[in-house]
Amino acid sequence: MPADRPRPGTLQEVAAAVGVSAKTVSNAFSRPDQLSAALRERVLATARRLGYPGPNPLAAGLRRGRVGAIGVAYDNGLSYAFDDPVAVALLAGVAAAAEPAGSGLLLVPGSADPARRLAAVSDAVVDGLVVSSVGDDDPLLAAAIARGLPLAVVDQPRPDRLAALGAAAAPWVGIDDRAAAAAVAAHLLDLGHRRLAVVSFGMHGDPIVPGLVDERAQAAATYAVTRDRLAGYRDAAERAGIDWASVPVFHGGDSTPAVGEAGADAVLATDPRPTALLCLSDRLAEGALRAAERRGLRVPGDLSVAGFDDAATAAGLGLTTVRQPTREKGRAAGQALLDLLAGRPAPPRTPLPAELVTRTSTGPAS
Amino acid sequence: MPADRPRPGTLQEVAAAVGVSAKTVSNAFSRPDQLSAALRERVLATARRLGYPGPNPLAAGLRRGRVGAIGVAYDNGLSYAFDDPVAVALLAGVAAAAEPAGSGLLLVPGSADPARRLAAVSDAVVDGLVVSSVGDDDPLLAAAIARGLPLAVVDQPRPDRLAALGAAAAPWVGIDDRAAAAAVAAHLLDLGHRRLAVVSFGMHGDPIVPGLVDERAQAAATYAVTRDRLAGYRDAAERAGIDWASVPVFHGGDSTPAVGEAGADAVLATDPRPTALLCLSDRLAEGALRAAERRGLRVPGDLSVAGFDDAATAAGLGLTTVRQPTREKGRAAGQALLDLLAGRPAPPRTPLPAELVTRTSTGPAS
DNA sequence: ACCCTCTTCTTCATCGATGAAGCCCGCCCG
DNA sequence: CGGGCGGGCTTCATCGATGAAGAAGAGGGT
Repeated sequence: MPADRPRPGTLQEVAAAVGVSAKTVSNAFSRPDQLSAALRERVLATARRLGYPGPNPLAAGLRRGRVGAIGVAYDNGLSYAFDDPVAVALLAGVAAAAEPAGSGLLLVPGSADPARRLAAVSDAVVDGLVVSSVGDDDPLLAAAIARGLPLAVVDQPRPDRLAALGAAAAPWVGIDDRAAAAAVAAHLLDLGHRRLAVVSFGMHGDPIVPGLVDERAQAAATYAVTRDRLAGYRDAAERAGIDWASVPVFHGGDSTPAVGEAGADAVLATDPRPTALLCLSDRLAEGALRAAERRGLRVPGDLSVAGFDDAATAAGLGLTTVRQPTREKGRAAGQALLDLLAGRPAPPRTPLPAELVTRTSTGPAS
Repeated sequence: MPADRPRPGTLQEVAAAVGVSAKTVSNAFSRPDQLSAALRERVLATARRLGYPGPNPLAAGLRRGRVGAIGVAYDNGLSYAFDDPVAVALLAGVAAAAEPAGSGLLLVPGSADPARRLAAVSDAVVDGLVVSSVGDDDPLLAAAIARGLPLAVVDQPRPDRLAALGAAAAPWVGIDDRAAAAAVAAHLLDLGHRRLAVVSFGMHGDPIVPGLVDERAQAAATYAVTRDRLAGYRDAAERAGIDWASVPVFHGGDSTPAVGEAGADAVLATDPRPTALLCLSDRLAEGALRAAERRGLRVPGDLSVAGFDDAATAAGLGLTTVRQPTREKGRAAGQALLDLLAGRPAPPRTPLPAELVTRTSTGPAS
């Protein structure tokens, strides 16, 4: 049997007990300046006596048109998010914006099933949504736009794509992934590497068959971040006179060490063997380092490995990577959304800075 | 100006356009078995054409009496929670329960101000609440109970306290803190240590003046976890014939390395100098290790340090600690709450297991 | 031919509050 | 002494949906 808890009682009941109108009781709780202090005290005392806990937030929210919470929808469900330090940092940032504003943070449940992802967004009781790392064609995006939910976007989809979907102008926060990726690749090329390989996380929201993918597939990625980073690597490679078609690109699923390890195995099995691995995230790079160790390859002597993000773990691993202000991205997106909701002008879409951080996992080509 | 987004439209508008009753449109979305497939298709098509995004979740929630989200209220605001790996693990656990159930997870904003904490709980739009590590007299607890919100509690308050507050029977998840603490202390005593000291995090929700605290203050802690762990240390100490009054107990605020460092400094300055430090968390222990290093004390040669939790970082630090299933605590609490909401019998309150993990930060007394 | 049961849709009441506007009265001012 | 003003409360309509119960017609059994 469902827990049969006592019904909390309503505004009208308190009103009847005090002998005033319901509106006055409402004001006693929400707008103290609208009634005399004496009456207010009388109302509150009666409410206490009756065990009335204050206006039902749901009903108030319906009437007011706002509920005091913003949502976060993340491409890869919650379970995954909490395992990835970069995702946690992003959430921490959003929370840092929401909390001082007194706003709750609703984590929208994810699912492998697009229909459930869509439903989760349709049913989310929020005033606005921070959308992070969502594929260009993800139905959850369409659902959010259809609801007319104010949005703030982190990383992807890109602003142009959002506009194409008919979304109202939404703040966007991210870095210049293409340029940043080009910078890491250039770093390796400068070190004399000629045989590069790439280990990438998901390019799209559909089920993924891990393996090497060709240029056409790369360009067709619906995940803009993936697409742009690959394009950045390519920019640098071609500037150095390298034929991109000769560069093995492994496409795995999630951004996890396990996928990174599998990806490294796959590209290291190609001939000629790459001397440098470009990984799209530090977690992938972590796995790649494991694969190298398992194969007895010294890093950076036999193999250079570069990551992306500068996650908390990167320094400990000596990982060369791109530092991006993950927490700040979350904070900025959260703040922009709250500004939007408050009718304050939302900040412009300035890409945040990213910088190459060289450590010991990369060195001269042998 | 507030973003003037288009109003999404209502059920009745769709109903009028199709020429059926509002209830039928409602059924088309929520109860497909209640109308013919043909009509349902017609309704959905019209809804699409009008840009109607489906029933307003807020209104539906009001009428139905449930909104499809559970809340998490945490003693120390969100910003802090995301910085503490143990808190993140707990959240990960709750999320792991909520997500497959399709339930959202609302993080209730915290605040140093009790009134705001209370308001945050009063205003939370949720079906139930997971309450974690909240002081016995925290107003947020009273607010949750007054609302009649179904609750699941992690760690504290203890079940007896909840009952005393008049809460309906609520599932409780935790470990036997007193026994676990006694086990670590016994470990150090077995190693021959006679001069113990304790570094503790908060004992109550009021503003804290860091410093040493006496037995009376210890027993008066409104944080049951703190109280019980201290009692456990004491149990072991007294069994070993040590006068508890001679054991310096430092009381800091948050469970952070900085507090741990300050606490270690404080207790190491007492005479005779302690040879073993009992820290109430691994994060505190982390700071204690830093303090030891700064003072040139070798661990465990000159000083043994023990933590609590077995956080992810503990193994790397070689920290002797108590392992408790943090993530599982979150999962169990989340699941118990969802069971409660679904009218399924909630599981009994079996304390989860905890075990001593000895590593290199503790050794024989010199 | 009659009664019963389903399916399919409708009507009615209700979930619990709040914005906008209005009314009444006392007070200040010219 | 009349008019304007603001404080303090009330009235009215409404936010957007869904549960419960019921009506109309279709089919099935006897």
